[in-house]
Amino acid sequence: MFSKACEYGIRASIFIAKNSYEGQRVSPKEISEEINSPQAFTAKILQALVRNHIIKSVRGAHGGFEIDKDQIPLIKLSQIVKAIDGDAVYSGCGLGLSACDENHPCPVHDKFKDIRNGLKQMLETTNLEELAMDIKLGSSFLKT
Amino acid sequence: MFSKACEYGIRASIFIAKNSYEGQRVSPKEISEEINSPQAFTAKILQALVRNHIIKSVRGAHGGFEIDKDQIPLIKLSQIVKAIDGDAVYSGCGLGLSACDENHPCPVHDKFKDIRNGLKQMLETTNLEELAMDIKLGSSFLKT
DNA sequence: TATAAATAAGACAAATTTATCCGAAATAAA
DNA sequence: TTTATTTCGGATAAATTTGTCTTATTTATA
Repeated sequence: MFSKACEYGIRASIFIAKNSYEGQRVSPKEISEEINSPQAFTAKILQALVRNHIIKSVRGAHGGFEIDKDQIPLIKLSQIVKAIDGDAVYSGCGLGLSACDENHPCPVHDKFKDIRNGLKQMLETTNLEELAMDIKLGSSFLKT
Repeated sequence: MFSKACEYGIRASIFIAKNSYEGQRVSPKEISEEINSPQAFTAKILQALVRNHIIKSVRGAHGGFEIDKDQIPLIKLSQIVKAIDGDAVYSGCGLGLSACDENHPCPVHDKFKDIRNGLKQMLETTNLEELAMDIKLGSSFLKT
């Protein structure tokens, strides 16, 4: 469904959000340990999220990654997915046709549209706040 | 969503089904031309479908690929996807956790379950007959 | 039985994704 | 201003997926 990079990016964002609520900046090392991901690769993905203004980075001593508390409820999963995987999930044809639309549909165009719309809806109505809260409450997990 | 191999596999199966209704066996060359896919790679995928008893191959002169007419309505998309991509689409965690279930859910476990169930339902209720018919009627397309 | 026409199978190559490494740049604090 | 700490960015490597090529095997037919 999503690339590894995107999976790491979402998990990292949730962890950063949780820590930001507690006023803590976190490093790529902490993040990759907590979400069980390769550190250097995760750092790369974090940079993409910074460039897309989804998370903030602070360089130098006592630096790290964080998200403005008041931004956390406003950040939707869809933004993270778009920043890392682009909009293939949104616009791509289920059977890989380069030109597939209502006028020239692939054989599963309509059936896929429903699935895709459901996914889209889910990604656009899920924000970092609720996901971070579940982690904090121990009702969901970021690794193993 | 699916791998390239799986996309080619589904498109190829639909084309073979359509031709089987017309009593025609088809070659990898014809198939790849009609579905716009790399020939040798497509041939590889066809072999996997043969091994999984989804399509039939006949070697030698006047050979080619076909599907028993009476099997076409019974072959579901889910079988093709499973034969090529395995059951990652069915069982994999949306965020890539190796152990993710009701007792130890990832942050989007429940939300993903709905999407996945929708996809599953669609794949299990869509058969090759309806897809081949749409192609035959010109209401859907296998390339560009 | 010889030949031509097909699929089967495995080795190999290219492209993409995933992952690592290292030096540069920035920042806080001594 | 120096030093320690930290992110940034680019080069590189490993793994996976996608794609090609060549030879073997099978089969119909002359």
